[in-house]
Amino acid sequence: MPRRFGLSKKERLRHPREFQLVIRRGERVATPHFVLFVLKKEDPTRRVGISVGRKIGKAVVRNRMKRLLKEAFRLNKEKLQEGLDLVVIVRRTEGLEKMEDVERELLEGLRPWRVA
RNA sequence: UGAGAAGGACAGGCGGCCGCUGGAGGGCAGAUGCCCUCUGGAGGAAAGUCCGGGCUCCGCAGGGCAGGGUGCUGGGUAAUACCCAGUGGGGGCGACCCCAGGAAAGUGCCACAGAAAAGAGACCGCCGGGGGAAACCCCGGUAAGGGUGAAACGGUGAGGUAAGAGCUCACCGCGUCCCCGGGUGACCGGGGACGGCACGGCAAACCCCACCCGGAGCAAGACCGAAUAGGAGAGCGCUCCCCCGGAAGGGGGAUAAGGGUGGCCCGCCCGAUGCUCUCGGGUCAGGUCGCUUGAGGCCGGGGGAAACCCUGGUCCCAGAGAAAUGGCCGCCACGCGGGGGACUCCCCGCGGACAGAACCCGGCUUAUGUCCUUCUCAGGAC
RNA sequence: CGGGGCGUGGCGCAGCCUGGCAGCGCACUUGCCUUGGGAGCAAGGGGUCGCCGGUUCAAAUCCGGCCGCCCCGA
Repeated sequence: MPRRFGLSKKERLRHPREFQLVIRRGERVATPHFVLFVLKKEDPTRRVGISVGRKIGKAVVRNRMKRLLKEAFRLNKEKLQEGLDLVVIVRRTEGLEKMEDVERELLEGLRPWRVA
């Protein structure tokens, strides 16, 4: 029985090559605050990588954004199809203080890959 | 009560569920893994990277020049530009705060204004003499007065004089030197001699003096594995000696070209089918270690005026790597707003700053919420 | 981690080393010229010199400390 809500290193993109691959080959979807890249692949895991550039804010702001996005992915990954890599690039953070805001916007952007 | 001055403390708490990550133990698989339990998991600034060290490497870092830094005195320290205590000067009614080598080594600068901006001089003026009818002009003396400026070559009084002037004198101020006393010292107190005053400001201008500084930085550095290439061009140099050996050859030494030693010079070191430069190609932002026990925290005892030091006991207290410390909820405190009820209670809503470790420490600086202590001044009441 | 540069009218820049007046081009306003516009000519307005302290009689300039932007090297 695999964990349903965990998010270990296995489910995260950890190398620049993986980020580059998803961004170059994946499908691109833009939302008000994010740019999402999704790449289908063979093995059934769902992995995520989050990128918050230096222009977004100070370290506290960037870390906060990453944590909220990680949490949103962790709680909702079961709703997605199997076998895909996701990269989230944060464009700006204005008006995104609450967890529920992040969750809603992420799910909205990932609508095409949700399980029926 | 208001306005201030100095210093200190904390960084909401408890619980539940879902997660992340380091360590220990156990289980499954036994090949990298997976699961369970216990336990640890951001800061006072983790920040800026402005100083100082530790640590690591660099062909041990020696001398001189250059360069950079610091700058009252004494102490503390691994070290400092930091800290403590003191000295002198300045600011403030005060609590307190701020500043700090040398301008009688040299060079330079001091706009405008002003006669003159640093060792020279005189615009107006004052005085004397001469000329002229007069206005005034010429020569000489003078630096008290006027005016300018941020700054004008001591101040007051008296004598003196044609008018004046430290020109002379008294007092005050100033400088240099000497003596006595106190202090480790910066310096302080007292006395004397000399100088009529020659010593304007700026060294965050060049500079002088004293002291300090080798260079890089955990992407340091060590190990393991994988991959690519054993390339092209240019420059310089291809010498001598010794040992082993029958020889092929091997070993050692001295040099050359050239290179290294932060820059330059010396010195030192490396250096023979060699060295250097350029081009081209390749390489994983691979893994493990470094990596957290340290000038360490806490509780005592002792020394010291303090910073701090000595000493006994006790504790182990973050170690990631697209980078862990998060999300949701409840309750209790706290603040603010509103309402009810009324004299200290209930309900609802909102809010909790600055900010996230990246090799580790000691400081500095900057950002920031709340609370506390001591002190000063002003007003009022008793 | 280490190093360098920039910040001055609306825009692009000089002035900073060697302290004293903030200047140049474009743009803007007004007038002339033109039938009108452009061009040209002549006048004119506009700057907390990124911010806060300090040195100095005097700071865009010198010295500290902050802030923002940009660029290198490992």
